[in-house]
Amino acid sequence: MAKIQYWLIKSEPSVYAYAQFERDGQTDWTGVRNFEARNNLRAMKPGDLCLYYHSNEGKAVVGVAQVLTPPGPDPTAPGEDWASVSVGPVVAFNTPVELATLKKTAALKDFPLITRGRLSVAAVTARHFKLILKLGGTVLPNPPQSS
DNA sequence: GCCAACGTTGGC
DNA sequence: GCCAACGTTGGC
Repeated sequence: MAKIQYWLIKSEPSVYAYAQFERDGQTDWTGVRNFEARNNLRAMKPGDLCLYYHSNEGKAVVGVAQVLTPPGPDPTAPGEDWASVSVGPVVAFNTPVELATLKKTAALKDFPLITRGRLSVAAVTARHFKLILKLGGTVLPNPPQSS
């Protein structure tokens, strides 16, 4: 099996909060209108894990999502060259990891939220992913293979 | 192909 | 609600 990759995805809670995501059980991640973010979407594979960040309001990483499908066209922009994937909730953090905390953590100096504040879909290293999971007091229910 | 103008995002 | 940052667009 291909190695799992890690990502960061952002949503404004007033638009689509993690709690709603959990209620829905899965959702299509659509509406990305930035080339770099789109290319990141296209690099996703089923099984990849995403940190779920609440922007604007809350300003914290609040949970983990899993990519369910290979990337496809964005149905909200028919005929245009955008991308989307289906994602499902994995776990909500016990304690949301706030932006202020991320900023204070030296090991996260080059975490994309810090360096690329406006990028809505970004790649995350395994180290960063695991560290943030730990800061959130969270363990993955079904630890994905660690290879 | 450069770069100024514009629009949007998102922290504060 | 303001404004800085920055990606995108469009004129030249």
